[in-house]
Amino acid sequence: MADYSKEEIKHIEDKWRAEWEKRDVYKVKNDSQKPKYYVLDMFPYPSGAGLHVGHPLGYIASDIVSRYKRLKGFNVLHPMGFDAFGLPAEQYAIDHGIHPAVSTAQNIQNFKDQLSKIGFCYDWSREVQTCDPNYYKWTQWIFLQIFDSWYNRKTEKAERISVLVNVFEKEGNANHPFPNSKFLVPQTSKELFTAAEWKSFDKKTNQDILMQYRLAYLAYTDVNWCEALGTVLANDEVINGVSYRGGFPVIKKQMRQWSLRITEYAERLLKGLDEIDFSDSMKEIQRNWIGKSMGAKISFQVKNEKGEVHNLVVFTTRPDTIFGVDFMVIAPEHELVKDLTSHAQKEEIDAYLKYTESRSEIDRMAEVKKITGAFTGAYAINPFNGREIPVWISEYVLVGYGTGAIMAVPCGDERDHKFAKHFNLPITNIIGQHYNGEEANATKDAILENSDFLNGMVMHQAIDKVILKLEDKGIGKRQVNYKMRDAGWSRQRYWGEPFPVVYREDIPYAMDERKLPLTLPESNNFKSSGTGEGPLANLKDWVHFADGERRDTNTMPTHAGAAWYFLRYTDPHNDKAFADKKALDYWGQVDVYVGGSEHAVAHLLYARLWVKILHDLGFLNFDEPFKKLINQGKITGDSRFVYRVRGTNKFASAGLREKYDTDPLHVDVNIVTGTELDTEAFRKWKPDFADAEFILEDGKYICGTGIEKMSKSYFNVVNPDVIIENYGADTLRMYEMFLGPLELSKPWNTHGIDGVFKFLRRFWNLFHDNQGNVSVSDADPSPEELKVLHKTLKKIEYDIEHFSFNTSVSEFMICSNELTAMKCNKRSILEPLVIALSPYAPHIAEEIWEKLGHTDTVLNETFPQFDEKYLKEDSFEYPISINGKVRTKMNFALDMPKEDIEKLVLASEVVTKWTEGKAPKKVIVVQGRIVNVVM
RNA sequence: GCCCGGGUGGUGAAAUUGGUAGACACGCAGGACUUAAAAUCCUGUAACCCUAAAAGGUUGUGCGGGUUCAAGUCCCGCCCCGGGUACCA
Repeated sequence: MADYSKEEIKHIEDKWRAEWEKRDVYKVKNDSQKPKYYVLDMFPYPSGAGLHVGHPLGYIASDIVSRYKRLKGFNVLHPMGFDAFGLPAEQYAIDHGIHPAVSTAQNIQNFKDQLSKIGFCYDWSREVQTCDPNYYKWTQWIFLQIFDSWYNRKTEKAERISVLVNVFEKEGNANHPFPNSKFLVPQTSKELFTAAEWKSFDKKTNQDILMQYRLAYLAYTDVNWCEALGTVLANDEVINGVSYRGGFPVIKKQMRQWSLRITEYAERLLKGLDEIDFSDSMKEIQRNWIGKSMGAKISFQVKNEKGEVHNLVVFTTRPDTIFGVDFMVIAPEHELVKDLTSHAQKEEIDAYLKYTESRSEIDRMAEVKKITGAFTGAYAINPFNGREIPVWISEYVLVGYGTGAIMAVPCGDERDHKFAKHFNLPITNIIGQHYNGEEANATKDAILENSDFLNGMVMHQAIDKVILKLEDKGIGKRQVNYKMRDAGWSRQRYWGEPFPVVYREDIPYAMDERKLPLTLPESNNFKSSGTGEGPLANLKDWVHFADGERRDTNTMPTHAGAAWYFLRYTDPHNDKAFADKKALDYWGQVDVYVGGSEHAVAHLLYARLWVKILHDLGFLNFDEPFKKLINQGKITGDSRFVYRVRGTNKFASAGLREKYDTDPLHVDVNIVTGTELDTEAFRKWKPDFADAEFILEDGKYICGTGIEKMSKSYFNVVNPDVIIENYGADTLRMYEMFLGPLELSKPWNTHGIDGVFKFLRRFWNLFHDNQGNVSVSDADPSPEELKVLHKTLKKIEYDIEHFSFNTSVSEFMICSNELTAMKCNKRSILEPLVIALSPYAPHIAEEIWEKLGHTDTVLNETFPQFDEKYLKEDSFEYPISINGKVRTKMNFALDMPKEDIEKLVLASEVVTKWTEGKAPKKVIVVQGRIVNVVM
């Protein structure tokens, strides 16, 4: 007697997990005649908190796809690993004295235990851990390849530094000027150097120049320094001027840092988006982050009071507004500020500079609306009409973007307009009625006025005309700008990959590749030195390991290990290369990548960048890592609150709390049923509450509710182990899919889980008689049964191919309801359904499969192909509408000609009643099986 | 502010892309079995009107217009919610 009971489920699931492991069924080979399919999950950071029900959502979806594709005849790569370097482990070490390596290993084990209970088909033999020296050896190796590369703008790809050196020796840098146009050759202070000069420079100068081209480079840069964390943060780790973790203040600080020259790839990263299947919002986020804008660079002559003439270059997207320029604004940090400031204005400018220097990043962000600035005393000349334009400085112009200077057009730009109003500067109107004198209007559709040779032109047409004229006169040119900055790649942390470089006379050289990995030295001192150097600086012997040689004290960010892990899975044990070329060619791009949208900018951009570089250098034959990306939604927590009357140990029920002065407290969701608190369990929950008293409503204590992030500190975490304990992994898997569309964020609740569980039991019962014995019939199926089967198969296939898992769960339910009603126990109907169900509920499927007499696992079956012929019907019930409203239904043979249907419809009593005998204007019959009579 | 995405019963949600809106599930109500409860099964369940009941009717996919024989789906204008981003010239 085998009922689908709690005990039986546990037995089945344990049995099959052991069986899968014993038979090694998930091991994937790199050589196969089958077509490949690569399904990837974003590997998790193994946090100490373990898995909650939100984590498996994406993993379940990818597991279903993997199993389905396997049944469809693909060789499926579906690996898992751990993003194991990172700050939390280091913080934990500082707080608890446990080495990151130890806590990380424990956490990983805990994650694997939890994951294994859900029945995923991972090939664990391919597991990678980014903190494993055998893995980060290759992270360091790839970093060295990037260090040894530059971006050739002519060929639009990365090339080796040796190629660049050859070029310099032959022709200097005339054809390949510095990527950062602000950099000047140290000895000559010019932008260009000749071959002869290159050869005459000393070694340090040569290296300094090459550093300006390397794709991984060292430079003094403004970094986000967080005093509290003692480390530098990436732009995307800073939110509104405070750290992403902890919310500590962040200020700008100059440090010598490694960066990746991702800006060189801005255009390719942008274009690549067109070829890959990411959601619109994901692409949009990346596009915004890259922030391309097209316009022109325009050079203005500026005269200071001494009569010296300087060139002030601005970037604008609106060269058409050139005659509306009423003033210029340059950033306070702009190099010309000193030269332009007149004697009379010096005091004011100095005061303003002092003010801006004193302002932290947070102040600036907090007071974006505040208008400040100072006049330099110098005037620029409009190159087209010679008009004199005052030059101001203001912090609303940023040094880091464009040229750090703008031409201000108050009638067309909101910020310029406010600035002009605030300082009482005259405003030239070039857009006629479009400008109302009150606010700027950024339209491109106005007809230009007061604009010399542009008068009468529509603005968006004038843009090109001005650029051509600027280029003609040699005072400007077409220019593209990107918001994206190079990626800071140094972290002042211990628990990360050390940089595989050696400094001699302060010049970094790549380590000998044969000596990799440069292992992370043993240490128990994880505190940063506080000067900006990380914990590795404390290890003097390691840093100064030889005379005149020094190591880098920084480590790489976690993005480094994550930027290529999907490549390693193809050949994870290779010690000769990061992966064998044949394996890389075979597996190629990731076909489906499932993960959270919070990685939209950082991880996904860096992974795309590394793949593009490796592609350019000849290691990969594809230059986008992920063909398709699915962002699963977040599962949020559904928190419960109790209301403590202030100063007492009394708790008021939610409906009564208004009557008292109360403070809400989070209460463990596990001792609340719905919204009703288990008061006894509450008293036992924490010693503080042992003698709690309750003010009840209707004899119950009702809790308040709130949707929040799932977090230990909110006591709203639901552990999947608990669900598995009560319902089994198959129910958990199907329920998480049933909750709603994968991409949607939703609060966790178990309201509907019984429905899913009941379905599995009913499905189980289809194969069993009322004594619980397996009982299937070998009789031939009826047309109705065949129709149910093939309808379901068709729908399930469509749903999985479209990542619409919630609807397939419904489809299984409908199918099982219909078969139950038909009392169908035919083997020929039920067997294909077991195979189709196996991606969703693998344990129960295996068990039934075995009971049906099969010795091989269901994994080696083929997904049953539906056949349209069983879905065909002889006749169909057409809804008949009159003027668009359905009034009746009629049956027609499928092959009946339209004209006959029309005749029959018009003859019908219901129709004549509605038409009152009048002739209709027309009758519409379409294949959508719709008949509409139009009166 | 700007850029995306969305708004459908008491709830989670379907709707094969312009063709019977609300599938499926939860919840709720009623019933069967039971001494009783739990479990299980069956029936009903958008709102309103009419009806003893059946049948029937009207209104309904955030709001207001429009296109169409036909609109949750397409177009125009608003309102609200979620996400991204923000002196980026």
